[in-house]
Amino acid sequence: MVSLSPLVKSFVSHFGEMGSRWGINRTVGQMYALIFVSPQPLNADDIAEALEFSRSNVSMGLKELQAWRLVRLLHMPGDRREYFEAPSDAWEIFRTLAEERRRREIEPTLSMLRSALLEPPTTEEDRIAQQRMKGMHDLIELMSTWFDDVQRMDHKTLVQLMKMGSKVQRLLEFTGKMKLVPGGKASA
Amino acid sequence: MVSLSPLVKSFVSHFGEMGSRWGINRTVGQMYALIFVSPQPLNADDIAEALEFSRSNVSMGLKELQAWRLVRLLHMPGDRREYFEAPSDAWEIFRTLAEERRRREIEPTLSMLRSALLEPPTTEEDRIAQQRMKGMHDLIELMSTWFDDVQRMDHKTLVQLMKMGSKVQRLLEFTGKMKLVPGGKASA
DNA sequence: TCGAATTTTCAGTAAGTTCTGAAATATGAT
DNA sequence: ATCATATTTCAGAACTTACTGAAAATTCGA
Repeated sequence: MVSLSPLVKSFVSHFGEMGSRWGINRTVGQMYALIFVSPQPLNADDIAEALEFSRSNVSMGLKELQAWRLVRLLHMPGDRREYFEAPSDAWEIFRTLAEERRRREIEPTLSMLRSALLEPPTTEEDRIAQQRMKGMHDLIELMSTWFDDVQRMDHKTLVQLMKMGSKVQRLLEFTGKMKLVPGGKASA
Repeated sequence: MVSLSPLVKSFVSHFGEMGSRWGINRTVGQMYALIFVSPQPLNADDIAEALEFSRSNVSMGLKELQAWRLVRLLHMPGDRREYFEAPSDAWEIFRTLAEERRRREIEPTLSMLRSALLEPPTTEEDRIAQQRMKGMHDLIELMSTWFDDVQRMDHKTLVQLMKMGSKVQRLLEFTGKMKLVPGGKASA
């Protein structure tokens, strides 16, 4: 793979831009995109050559992608070099990203909020501030738990559920009214 | 509000850090946090003074927050200065953020992917690349539509649904089996 | 219309980050 | 152990982004 097809090129460069809007830097985003679309696992030299980055930049980037658990390290028989591949299933990628962001951003935010909420407010200003922080805390926690929960669901069902969209609401109203849920705590 | 309480200070500085992990810069994140917890609307001078930023930095930051629709501009009777406030309802904030990110990041990505998928693949490599892009496209689109849909749901129901978490699955299985859904396309 | 108050713009600088090449380190085959 | 191959580290250069102060523009009251 000495030179990239236009198709891959545009995908890679779009990902670079997108990466830089999130926490990930441009070149790391490009490296990931390249690994993602590549039919075979790639080694650091492949990547450096294809994207024309320095070998050391690739080394750093791969470290970061591993830290995000977005790529998997593997070895090819009879080859000492390290090869990398990315899961090709989009759901799996999404799940990994969500877990990492949760660990890095959500959890620290929740704990900051929790400790702020424990302080007894000394002024009216602080009381109001805490009230708003509480609202934020509760929403984040709700979403967090929900996400946890849903993540454990079977894939097919999840897709089915998402495709239903807001029709779930009707389902919920219906069963709620009828008290039909067998042995469940469905109606909150 | 000449000096910030420790409570507000830690909230503000945490938000600065978090902001910088997303696309938003540190000072803009802090400005937002300050406006969010403030009991009254604030003007640019209040913010510059409280956070010790230059007046012009505050002006730029407020522009950005307005572009994200995270703050609302308003006027106080008998005062020419512009005041800003943030919605205090966490759901509303979340919705706004999601909409903006959708517009800025998701939509462009979807359209890049769509046009990449229209190209007839010339090599086996491109064929495989497209296959993976398709998986990514479909997931993003599914989530996007779902989100759209769900956003339109009534608040209470949404919370109820989220609290149920994966228990919806049982509900779904049950009604699916019983063919109970009245006039709906619930069973995919 | 003028002028004070307020906000915005923008060029320059400061600060921060990314990237490189060279050197150091590690690994594994012989 | 030695050597060749592969990977990592790191200081500094290059680049990017953020921030400031000064000046310009806008707004509104008198």
